[in-house]
Amino acid sequence: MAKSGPRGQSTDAEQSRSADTRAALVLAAIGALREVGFSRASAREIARRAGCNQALVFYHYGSVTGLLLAALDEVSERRLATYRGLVGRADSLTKLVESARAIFAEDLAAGHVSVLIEMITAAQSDAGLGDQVGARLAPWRDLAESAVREALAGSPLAAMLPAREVAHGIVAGFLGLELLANLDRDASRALALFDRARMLASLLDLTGGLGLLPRTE
Amino acid sequence: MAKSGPRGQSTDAEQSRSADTRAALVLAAIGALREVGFSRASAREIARRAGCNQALVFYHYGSVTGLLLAALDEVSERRLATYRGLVGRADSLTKLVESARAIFAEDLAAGHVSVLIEMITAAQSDAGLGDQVGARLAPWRDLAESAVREALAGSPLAAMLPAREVAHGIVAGFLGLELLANLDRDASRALALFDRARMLASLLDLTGGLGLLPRTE
DNA sequence: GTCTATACTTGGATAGAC
DNA sequence: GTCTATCCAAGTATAGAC
Repeated sequence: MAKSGPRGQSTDAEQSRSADTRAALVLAAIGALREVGFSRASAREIARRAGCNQALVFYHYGSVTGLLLAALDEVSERRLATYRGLVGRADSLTKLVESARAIFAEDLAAGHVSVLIEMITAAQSDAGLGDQVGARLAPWRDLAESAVREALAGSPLAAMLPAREVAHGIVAGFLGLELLANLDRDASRALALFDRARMLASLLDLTGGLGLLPRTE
Repeated sequence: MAKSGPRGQSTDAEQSRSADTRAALVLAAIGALREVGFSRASAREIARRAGCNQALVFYHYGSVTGLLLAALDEVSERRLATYRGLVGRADSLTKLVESARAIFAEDLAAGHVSVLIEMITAAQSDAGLGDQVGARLAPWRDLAESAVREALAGSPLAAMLPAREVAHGIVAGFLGLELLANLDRDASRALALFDRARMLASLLDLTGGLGLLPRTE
């Protein structure tokens, strides 16, 4: 962990209480980002949710932004741990799309990607934050890339669909679909799209790629 | 236009000056959304950019949010006018992807989609704003839909790719790619993806759809 | 219509008691 | 480590002079 408290010395009981406070603040920060957004995720708002004092945000994390980045770390780690297993088993395009659909639905319900999007958007107008958020996005991109690589292994499509490029598109697609689903308060359009993609994927899996069917005209 | 000023009576000169002020405020609001984001797009920040007094924001638009919505309207209208012509001429998947790439590049440079994303994100934590932003997003979705419809007209792919669903995916993809390109301060990944899509599109255009090529194993 | 001045609120951050 | 108290900066919004 990057942060272990501003001071070095403390008893076991104090350490434990400190750890509890820090955990509560991080959870509260995640909730605040999801429910009221970056612009209203103030130290006071977060402390109220955590049931502690506003000053502790600065004591433990130095600044509100510091705490919000810790919240993004937490979400990122939890999510990667859960999903690595899921996509590790996808050895075809069809299964990859099925995994993607499941992940999208769970993310939307849990609000994971909302947290990420809030931070990405906030970073647009703050170069320093941009680098930090970008670094925390890398593992998600890597996960998508290895999933694509695995799903395309041995398929003639691999030559036409470089994993890095496709992974970038997948991450972008997730972000955009989440943005729209939250705005509409309706995920059905996104889910329908996943279903459609699944159909096409199984077609590609069966035929082994794009065939060169002669025109029928 | 929805707003014509809080009062009814004024001389021509006053109307003209008022219109100038309103236009300056809208332009300044667009710039503020792009450069410092929703959370810092305050009445004072916008008025400073417009070279006028902070109180005029409230006089002309009632609230900061009212002005920001007017800014979104302006961007939406300008953008639609420009791009309707572009996609109207796309009668194949290849040309559709080419149009999409051109639009993406221009949007990114001009910051149009940044404005939209700022408002969408802000709307996540404000239900009232959500409806207003959603309504302003509809024309963009419609534009994408009619473009897809036109590009697929007469193609066997049309049956497999319903225009409404695909359009939703396209809008989501634009938003996500823009989000990532701004974060990375680098559009090359997105542009590479468009190039890849163009290649696949021309393949589909040539073969007339997904062929059922027998497996070679 | 536009300005100045101001009332009121909220937020970041720190000092110092406990 | 945690709290109370406080300072200061910035924001929304309105009243009233010009």
